[in-house]
Amino acid sequence: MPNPKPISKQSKIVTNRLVKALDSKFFKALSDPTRLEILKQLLLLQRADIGAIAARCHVHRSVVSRHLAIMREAGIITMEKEGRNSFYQLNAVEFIRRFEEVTSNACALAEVCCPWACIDSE
Amino acid sequence: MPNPKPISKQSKIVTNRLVKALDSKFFKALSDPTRLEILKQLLLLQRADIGAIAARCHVHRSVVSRHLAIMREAGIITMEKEGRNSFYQLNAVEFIRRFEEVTSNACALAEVCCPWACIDSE
DNA sequence: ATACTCTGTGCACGTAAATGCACATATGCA
DNA sequence: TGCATATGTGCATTTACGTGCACAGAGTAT
Repeated sequence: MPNPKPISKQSKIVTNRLVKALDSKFFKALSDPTRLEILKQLLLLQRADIGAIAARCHVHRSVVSRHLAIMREAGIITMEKEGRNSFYQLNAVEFIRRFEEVTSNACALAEVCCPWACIDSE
Repeated sequence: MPNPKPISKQSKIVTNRLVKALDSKFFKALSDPTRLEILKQLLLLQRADIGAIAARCHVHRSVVSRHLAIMREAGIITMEKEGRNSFYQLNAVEFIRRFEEVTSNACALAEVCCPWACIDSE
């Protein structure tokens, strides 16, 4: 008896919305440990160029450059050129929007099966 | 001048919390298109075994089994054995908790630089 | 007991990704 | 102009990952 209760229309709608919010490319950009370490250093520095980040990681500058490009294409970070330097920083608006979208849709889906799963952000 | 403003204590605390919430293993489990498709079918079915999911995807049963194991180890789904069948379903509590953790910490971090980035979940 | 079903796992294969080096380009400084 | 620095990109290598097949183990039904 895999589905004891019939799936409601509202549940299907919310499910499809949640499914739509799950973007493999976005999560892939966050799936590599080295890339995540680079992002973490960037968060701690708030705003930094490749050299400053590479100095805190154990990988080549070119690797940092590539990882930053991947996260930039995924909409996670932004880049601004200043002279010969490229300064990167978190794209907070887009980053939060993506997570907020998944969270809210997952909460809406959970309301029909387990309302206690969704806690309000304080 | 990469950091024009000094970083506040509170900002550092929130940043470290956000950094801690970023788990590559969790995101890696959501990074593969096929794996996401399997998760989609599971969400639509609410609760299903491998055969039911494989019937809706274009991959081998063994592939579905592996992908479900990966998402299970990442805490995204749960499994219950009933006889010779293994029924899977979304671990809504853990799934929402992970996203909520990232969202709330990212919002707290954004409050110092771009308060408009964080919208309240409706 | 026998046959059937469901599941998970070695195994091999092919593809995608990460890494480091070298180099070209662009910018800034003397 | 000449030199140094920062960045990004081909290139080759290595590693990781996804996929399908075959098979073994567990469970069910006849």
